[in-house]
Amino acid sequence: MRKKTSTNALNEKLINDSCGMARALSILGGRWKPAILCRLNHGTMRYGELKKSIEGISERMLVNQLRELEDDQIIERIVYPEVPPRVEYRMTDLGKTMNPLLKAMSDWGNMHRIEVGDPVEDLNINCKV
Amino acid sequence: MRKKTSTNALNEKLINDSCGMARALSILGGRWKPAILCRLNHGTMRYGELKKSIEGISERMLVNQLRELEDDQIIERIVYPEVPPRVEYRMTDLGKTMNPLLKAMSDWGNMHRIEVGDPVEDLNINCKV
DNA sequence: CAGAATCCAATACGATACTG
DNA sequence: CAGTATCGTATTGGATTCTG
Repeated sequence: MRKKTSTNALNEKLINDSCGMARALSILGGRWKPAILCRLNHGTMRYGELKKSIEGISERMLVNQLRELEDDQIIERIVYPEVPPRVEYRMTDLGKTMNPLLKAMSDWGNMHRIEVGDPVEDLNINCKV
Repeated sequence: MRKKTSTNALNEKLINDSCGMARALSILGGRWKPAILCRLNHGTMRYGELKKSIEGISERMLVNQLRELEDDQIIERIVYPEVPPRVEYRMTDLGKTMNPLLKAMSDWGNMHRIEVGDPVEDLNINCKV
C-alpha cells in the first residue's frame, strides 16, 4: 500500500490503542479530503472538474489525496482509453457506507457554526453532504 | 485565539468553500485528538492520567492538542488551587454534542476494519465511544 | 487532459531539560 | 504535578516545469 502522510500513518498505529475513530480519521482526515468527498458524493467527476471546483488545491495535492482515497478503497478511478485521456473518479460501495458519517460531520459543522467561531454567514456553502 | 496547526488552520479557510465537514475536521482532525476525546468521553481525567493512558504521546503534543480542544470549547480545563497542582479535563456541553459524530466515526471504523486493511483482531480496542 | 518530477519553504513532532 | 522552552529532524505542501 502506498505510503500515507505521516499524520495518517501514525493514526493507524493508534488504531489499536484507541478505537475506530482513529481509523475513520486516518481515511478522511487529509487536508483536502472533505472537499473531495463532498464533491464526489454528488456523483462522478473528472480530474479537471475536481481541480476547478476545489479552489486553491495544487495538482500535487489533488493527485496525492485522490490516490490515498483510492488506496483506502473509498473512491475509484476509471480510466477511459481515449485521446485526449479521460479519467473519472467516483465513490466505491465502501465509500458510500461513509455517508452517514459524512452527514454527521457536515451536520455538526453546520449546526455549530457560531460556537466554533466562524462569523461568516451561510451564503457560500456550496456543498451539503 | 491560539494559532492552530496549519492543517487545521487551512481547513478553516476551506469552510466556506466546501461545507461543515471541514469545520468538524478542523476540530477533531488533530493527530492525538481522537485518543483524547475517546478518553474524555468516559469522564473527567487529570493531565497525568491522560498522559499515561495515551501511549506514545509527548508532553508537548498532549498540551498542544488539549489547548486546541479547549480553544474550540470542546473540552474544559479545571485548575484546583492546591499543592501539588491538580488539573482536570472534561467535555463541555458543546463537546458533548459531538457524541453522535464521535460514535458515527467509531462505528464506521470498527465496522470496516477489514476493508481498510487492518488485520489486527479486536483484542486491544480499549475505547469505545 | 491528466498527471509526474523536482525543488524549497513552512510545519509538525519527538526528545530532552527545566520550573513553579 | 502539570506543565514550558528549546532544539533538531522529518514531513508537508505549494510552485513550477515537463510528458504521453
